[in-house]
Amino acid sequence: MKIDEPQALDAFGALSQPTRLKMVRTLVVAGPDGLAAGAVAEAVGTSSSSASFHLAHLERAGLVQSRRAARSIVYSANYDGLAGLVQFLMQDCCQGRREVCAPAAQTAVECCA
Amino acid sequence: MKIDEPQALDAFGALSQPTRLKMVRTLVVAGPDGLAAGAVAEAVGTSSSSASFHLAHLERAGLVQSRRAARSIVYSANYDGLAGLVQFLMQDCCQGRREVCAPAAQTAVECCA
DNA sequence: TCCTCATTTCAACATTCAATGAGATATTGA
DNA sequence: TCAATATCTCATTGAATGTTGAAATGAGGA
Repeated sequence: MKIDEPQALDAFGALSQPTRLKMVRTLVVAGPDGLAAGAVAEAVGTSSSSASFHLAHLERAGLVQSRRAARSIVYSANYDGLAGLVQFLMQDCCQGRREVCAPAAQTAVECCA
Repeated sequence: MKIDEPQALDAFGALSQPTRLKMVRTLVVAGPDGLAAGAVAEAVGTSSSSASFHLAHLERAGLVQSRRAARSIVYSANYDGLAGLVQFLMQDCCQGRREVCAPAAQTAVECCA
């Protein structure tokens, strides 16, 4: 997924907050099935109100997505959006230079091999 | 360069501001020789005072570095720090999943080939 | 030394952001 | 329909952030 600058700014802002970074981590680990909002709140140790606020921020930034399941609203990581952010960062930083992309590519190979 | 969570939070915060993102772009394009603080300010269209504030933020976050050259202070992109941030994002998001790393690796290959 | 240029620092102000708690909304099951 | 559950929305408060202009610092040249 290709993202534009305003969305990248929003995504970076979303990841710059400890609670939200922890939420992304939690949801990435949880996998495509995701977790209900209440479960995310409990996992990161915050109130349901605060969790709702942060999850909305993350969804607006395109880093997570939500669906209703019975009474719960289930959030899951938006792998596509995360990949888009990595791509934005690398394309932005790699304009004619290998210094950034090369180590990044190395990491990608190592962790996905 | 491997970065820890507090530094990643700071780096994401640094990139979530339009002026600072533009500064990073400018300095990445400028290459290792960098640009004087005043030149960066002019390039992104802000005052010297505001530029100083944002450049300090970027340096604290490990995304740029500075050195004195005669009367000027020359800033340049910290490619190592930028690579570290990409790695943090991928390792954080790739825990057992290929969905993020695979497209990122593809980007790395394409843009650095 | 004195002057000038480049940059940083400081203080004041406006804006934005995060946490909290109360109330509203939506869904399910009795 | 009513009650219970899960989540969201809203208003308030305090903290953090960004902007501005003036003053201070530091280096180089006459």
